[in-house]
Amino acid sequence: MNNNNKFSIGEFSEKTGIPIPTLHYYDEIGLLRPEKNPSSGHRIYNYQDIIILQKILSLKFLGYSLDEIKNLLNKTSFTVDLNESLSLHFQALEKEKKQIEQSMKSINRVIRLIEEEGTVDSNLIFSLIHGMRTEHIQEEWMVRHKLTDVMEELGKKSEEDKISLDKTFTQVSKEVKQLYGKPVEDPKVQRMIKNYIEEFFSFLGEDLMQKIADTNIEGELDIQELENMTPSLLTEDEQKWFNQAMEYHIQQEEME
Amino acid sequence: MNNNNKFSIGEFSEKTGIPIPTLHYYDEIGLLRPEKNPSSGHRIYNYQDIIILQKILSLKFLGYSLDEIKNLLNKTSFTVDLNESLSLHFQALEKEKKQIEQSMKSINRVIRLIEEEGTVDSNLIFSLIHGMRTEHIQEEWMVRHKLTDVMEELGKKSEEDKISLDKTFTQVSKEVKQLYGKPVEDPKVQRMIKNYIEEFFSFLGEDLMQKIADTNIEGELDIQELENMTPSLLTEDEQKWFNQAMEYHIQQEEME
DNA sequence: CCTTGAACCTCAAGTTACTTGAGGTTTTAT
DNA sequence: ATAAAACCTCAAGTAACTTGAGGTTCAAGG
Repeated sequence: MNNNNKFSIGEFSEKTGIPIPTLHYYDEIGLLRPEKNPSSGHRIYNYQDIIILQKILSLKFLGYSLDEIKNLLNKTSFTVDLNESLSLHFQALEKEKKQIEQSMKSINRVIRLIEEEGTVDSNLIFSLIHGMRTEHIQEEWMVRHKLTDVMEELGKKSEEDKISLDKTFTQVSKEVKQLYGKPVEDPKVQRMIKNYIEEFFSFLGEDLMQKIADTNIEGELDIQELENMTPSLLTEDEQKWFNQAMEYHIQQEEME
Repeated sequence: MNNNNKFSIGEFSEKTGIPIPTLHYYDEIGLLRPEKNPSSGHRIYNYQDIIILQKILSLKFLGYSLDEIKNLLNKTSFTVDLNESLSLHFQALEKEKKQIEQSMKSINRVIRLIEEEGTVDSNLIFSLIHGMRTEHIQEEWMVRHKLTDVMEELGKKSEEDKISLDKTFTQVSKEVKQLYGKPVEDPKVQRMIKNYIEEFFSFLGEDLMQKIADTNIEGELDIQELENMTPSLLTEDEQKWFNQAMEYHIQQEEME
């Protein structure tokens, strides 16, 4: 088919980069109907068809469905009607973009953690991702409890700082699992707790810690709710033991 | 079902925000199988199921398919194996993000154009989008013809400048369609041409224009190819007429 | 205890934008 | 003339749900 204005489906596919089955499909749904050789049934594409295909690809690029494209293709001019649909698409894309950025950050943190730790408890990973995924919910919660300044400060922390906090959490959860069962006053346990508190302090800074501590949380119930939906690093028992060790540590400090 | 550790599918759906049919579906494909009341067949979800669902959502957030998730769910720890797959996902997301950013820019330009012009010839829109969609191809073309510095300069132009160039193109194509048929030496026609050249000059700057003009393009064929794939603003005849008017204008200038 | 409406069940089919495959015909090159 | 390559149609598969029909179970009011 070497007339230079007519192409077989293979040549057309080659030229445009669109696979043959897809062209078949577009023909079938009436989106791009080339001429056909009446005896053999073979499709014959021409330059005009290239233009139409380019239009189709352009509209797909903007995010339209093939069905919408079928309707738009016949229009010779785009007016203010279109404007609205474009704006909608724009907003949808914006949202999608944010989603993707979040995901990329999350993945990055997980990658870094695995790289530096070798093996990581899957629950930690899940609670990490969960945290990022539901960042907006947490923010809302903070706003509700008038902790907007805390939120702002947290927002300023670099990704690096967050990663190093992730590492602390991994370490701690590993140690807890090792030390679990020992009496809470065991010096090893107390060292671990001390270490944990210090790291956390140095991340948040003293005044932020104070602010959080000062916040009297009325609706304890919804924290519980929230917690129930978060994959936890520790089993229920480990968590209890950890809390006891923490209590003990604070008491000791106060006695000094 | 008001035992506070067991939920009906409705309650569970409410709590997690996942629609009931989706939960049915997850049950069917074995992703999240809650207990069932053996006599009625009603599903009974508990807190553990919330955690599992959160894990599923987390992995979806990272971009895994439900099938992959099914396999990942049982793993208790994530090791370096996972690292590779995460990196892959990261790259995929990066690409997707770029795509979206491109689309957003395109839509923005189209919106602006429609806003300011009211009605726009659909071919203009298509050639605009086409241009953005195939930016990388054009870049490649420029690199091949050693026009990297031109490319760089173009990259520096602000979106605003590009939009105003879009407007020039619209205006010109409208005027061409109005004036088409008049002799090329008609003063109106020549004014239009002059105007067009000036606008184009002021966008590119004189030295860039010169560089482009100096480039001796060996492979004229592939320009032709490229052009055949671009929706054109003008019909073939209009384009010819425009080129003639342009020739005439340049001749006149040279005579002075 | 009965009824009634809401909530639940299963199973089948539809959705989007393709992709894959089987089985057969036409074209093209030698 | 023949064999390989390219093409055809029609059917079915894919992911991740959504929609719908037709029937059962639960919870509350009378």
